[in-house]
Amino acid sequence: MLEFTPGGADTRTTLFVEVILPLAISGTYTYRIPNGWNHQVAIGKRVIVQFGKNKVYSAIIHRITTQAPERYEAKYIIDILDDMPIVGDPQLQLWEWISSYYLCTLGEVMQAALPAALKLASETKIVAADKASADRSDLNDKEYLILDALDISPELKVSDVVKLLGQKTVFPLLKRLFEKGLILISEELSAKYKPKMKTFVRLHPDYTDEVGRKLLLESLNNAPKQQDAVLAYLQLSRQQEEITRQAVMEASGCSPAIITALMEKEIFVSEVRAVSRLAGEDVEITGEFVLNAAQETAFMAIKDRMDEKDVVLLHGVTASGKTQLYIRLMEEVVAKGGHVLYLLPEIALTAQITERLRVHFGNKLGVYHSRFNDNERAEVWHKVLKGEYRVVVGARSAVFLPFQSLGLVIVDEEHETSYKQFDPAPRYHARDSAIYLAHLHSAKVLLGSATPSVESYYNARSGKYGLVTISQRYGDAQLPEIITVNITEESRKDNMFSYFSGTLLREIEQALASQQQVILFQNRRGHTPLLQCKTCGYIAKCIHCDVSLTYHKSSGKLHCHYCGFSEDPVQVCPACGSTHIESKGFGTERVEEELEILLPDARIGRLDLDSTRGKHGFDRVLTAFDEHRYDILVGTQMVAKGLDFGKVSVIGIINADGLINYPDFRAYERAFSLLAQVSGRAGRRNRKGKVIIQSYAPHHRIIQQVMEHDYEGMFMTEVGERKSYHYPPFYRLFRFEVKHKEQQPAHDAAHRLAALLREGLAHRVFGPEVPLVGRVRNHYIYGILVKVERAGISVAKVKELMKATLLRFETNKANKGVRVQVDVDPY
DNA sequence: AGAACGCTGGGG
DNA sequence: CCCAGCGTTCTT
Repeated sequence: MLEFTPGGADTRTTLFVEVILPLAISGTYTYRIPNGWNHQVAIGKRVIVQFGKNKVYSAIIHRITTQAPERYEAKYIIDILDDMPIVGDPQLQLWEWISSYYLCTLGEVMQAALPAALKLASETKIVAADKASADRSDLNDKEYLILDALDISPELKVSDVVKLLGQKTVFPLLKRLFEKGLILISEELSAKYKPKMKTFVRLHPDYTDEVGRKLLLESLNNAPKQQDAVLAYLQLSRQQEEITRQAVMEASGCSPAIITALMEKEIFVSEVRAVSRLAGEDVEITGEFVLNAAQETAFMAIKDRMDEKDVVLLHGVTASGKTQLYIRLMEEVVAKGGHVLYLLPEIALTAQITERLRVHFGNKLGVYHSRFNDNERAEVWHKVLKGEYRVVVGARSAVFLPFQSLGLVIVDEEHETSYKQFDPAPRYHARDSAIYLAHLHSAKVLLGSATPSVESYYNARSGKYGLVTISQRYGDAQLPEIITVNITEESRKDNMFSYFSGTLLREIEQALASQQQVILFQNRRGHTPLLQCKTCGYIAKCIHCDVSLTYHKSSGKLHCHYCGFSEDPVQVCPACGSTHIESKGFGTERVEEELEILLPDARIGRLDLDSTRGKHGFDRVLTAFDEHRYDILVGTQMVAKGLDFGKVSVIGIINADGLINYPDFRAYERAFSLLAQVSGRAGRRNRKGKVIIQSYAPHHRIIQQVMEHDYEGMFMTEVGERKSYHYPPFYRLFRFEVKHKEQQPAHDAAHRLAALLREGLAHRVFGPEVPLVGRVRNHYIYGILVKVERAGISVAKVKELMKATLLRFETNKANKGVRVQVDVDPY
């Protein structure tokens, strides 16, 4: 279908291909197809091309033409990697849309889209030349060092030489060695994707019947180990069809030599085969359930709205059973032969949810997220390509999977800000990209959330999207009772115990006494976020960034949450020598520590970025809590992500003020959403839960709205504010970031850029301003915000203008060394 | 992205 | 004068 047939497949026509390289360069590059390969050329296949002097990359064919480039001689492609295209038309169209909408290159989109194992790049290898012909006279120290290293290891990478010599520039040196005939320099392209191979054993056909088996075992009477192995095999063969060599060894406890001996005697026959890394997909499909009345009504309403609108927003309170609705919808689409993409925020993609979907879709369900390794992701990619998966559940990057006929896209927790990629480019929003993707497939989109984003809800209310609401929790569960505690007052009454009010502590104790569980929420990780000298006011700061260092008890060190820098904590103030170091603020580690003192018998677990490292870290902590091996779970916003726990009756928000008071137009919306989502973890099934919100300002509008479960009220006030202060959904936002390693040049360049932008956009340009953190990784940052009204102005024109402005900015010599980044819809 | 080229400044 | 480092340019 994608095969190129130029005017009737003339094999003598010379073809050229425009390819996308996996690099941050604009435009495509044209290569020539060698004679005789014409019939293999197709859009979406990978080709190997040389780019620059030595480097070799795998690129994607984007266009095919018979027109030779005029200004240069095109190089030949080196190879065609694929028999079938690995990306289809819809994917390439999505790439182009992202590239133009988010102002980045196609190569950057390709980088984000393809799993690493499908992107090949060559690596320069240095090997020793044939020793006989080598002239080893008059070498300097460095050259000796390299040759010595080559005597020990047969090949070196350029980075090895850099490390060896302790200098950055090594190429001239290597070139000289090459010219002297002492080394060879080669470009090695290795296929990254390697199928996982396993050795299976089978009994030789002679021994498969009763008689043969008996004779065989008797014949092995004086080889007891071999007899054991055969017995183990027979045992295993009763439960499973295919038996690996490994399994026989493990079951019998014998060594590889025994298996080898049996193979030499032709008792065992072995076979090496590629197996899937995606184990545990073959699950019996058992998931039968009935929707309750509220769900049934919502289900019909969604289908109704989808008749008129391409996008429907499902606004369902926490624990209203949205997942079951999704499953029903997916089943319908799958039954009609369509494919489904089910997007979730990374953190919500737990074993819990995948298991739940697995019982409905068995091996027709694919899973795709960042905790999968490169090879596993490549396998998922291929299975989607072949159409083996009907449903794929995945995080942000799953929008790039090579779907051929999507019928439905579900974006769960659509308000989640982690759907937006911040760094590196492409800075795309997965929800918005998914809507475009669905449009390409003429598929429907369902956005789901208990606290929709203001812009999605606005779109639903204004009729652009369909809207369906469920206001009843599943199984008659009631919404939790929310109580606020005024920290100022409690302190005055001497009713605060460390960070916990008497009220909260009492509720925790009661919950534990009745075998219930508790979740405590503190949106800050680490132990102490700020260490300050009491005498002179010195603050421990990162040496690379303008942020205070956080003390982490688990590592015993101070850490920078921006660049990863860490150092030993200061005992003595480096500025004045005082030993009075004060800790200000507290994170999850500190909450956990204080709680251990107050409630020594409670079993406390912690759920934050630090306690969930590793492939299964997150699921490990969750499972432990689910199995009631912890009574209390202390965590950051991770605890809010759609987890179902039956025994949680009390939720404590240790300090709500930190969420509300920060300078961002979405701070209130996000605070509402987080507090509502966290509160929603309380009191599922039959018990009414309690939420205690501690705050210095409990009368704050947002806290009141959370208490009253008043999403609508929050939305109305927010929309009013957004309209009067020119924010989305009424205005589009663009954020420019200007970076330089020195402050003054960064400042000056930012002002020049703002001036250039004002030439075309006038009053729509704000700044430059120093952001909250003005220096990260030794680079000074200035931000420029552009607000463009949605009505009566063409986005495409605005973007053209911005592109042209950036080009003008970059060609000005005064701006050398300055890096500019654009973020479209920076929220 | 990465390699080549040209300029600069340090060490001898 | 040589060489490392840095910024700039170009790659099809």
